[in-house]
Amino acid sequence: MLTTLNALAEPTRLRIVELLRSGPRFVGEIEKLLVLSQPQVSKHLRVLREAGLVESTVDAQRRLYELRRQPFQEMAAWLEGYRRSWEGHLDALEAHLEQIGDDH
Amino acid sequence: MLTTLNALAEPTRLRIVELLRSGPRFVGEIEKLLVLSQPQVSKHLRVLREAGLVESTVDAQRRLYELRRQPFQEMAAWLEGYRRSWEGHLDALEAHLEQIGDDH
DNA sequence: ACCGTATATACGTTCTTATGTATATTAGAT
DNA sequence: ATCTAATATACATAAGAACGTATATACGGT
Repeated sequence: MLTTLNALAEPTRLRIVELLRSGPRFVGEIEKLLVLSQPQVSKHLRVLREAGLVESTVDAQRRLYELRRQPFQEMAAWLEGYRRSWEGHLDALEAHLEQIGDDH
Repeated sequence: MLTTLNALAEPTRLRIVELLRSGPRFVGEIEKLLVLSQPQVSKHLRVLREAGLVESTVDAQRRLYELRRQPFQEMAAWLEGYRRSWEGHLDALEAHLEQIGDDH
């Protein structure tokens, strides 16, 4: 979870991810559409790749990058845990009192 | 979204958030349970507070911190957009082709 | 009024990370 | 074989953020 969050918590990388949401892109496309330097794109894609957020396929000299579903599903599942903590109708204060015991 | 992700993308802060998932806590409780220095806790709580992830209520000299629902709901909604991109049955490649036009 | 407790802030230092520039690598075309 | 296009990497630099130590602030109890 941390590596996923970390990869997304950078403005340029989040922009790249949001762009890839519309479909796979070549490095050069990302570079032009987001007005970034080429090494900048490659570097960020590397971080995203190592975090498992994107994967690339080779097409001649070009590489097509696309999002991977898994980390997004995992984030959703993680958030689901928080949602349940709340929709369980005990609000945060009640949960706290419950946790430290009734005798308080 | 960026500020939320940024606040969560730090190991100590994520630990604090995960702890608060079980209910509100005083600063001193967080300090002891997670074995952190007091200023460290205050600083991270400030970041979380300014990102809207937690809010505090005063109890004498102590401050009770608890999670706010909104940013988590927003993250879930954001992820929902990704899920729809995929469950819409066009896989990533199809979406790409669709985007650049049928005449390709 | 004074003291202790709880939390926040200031400041300096260190570490991490993003960026730019230059260069390496890989593949296709000629 | 050479040249060009596309992408990745290396290295130096700069900017941001986390941490520790010290100090300030606020509040209750005595």
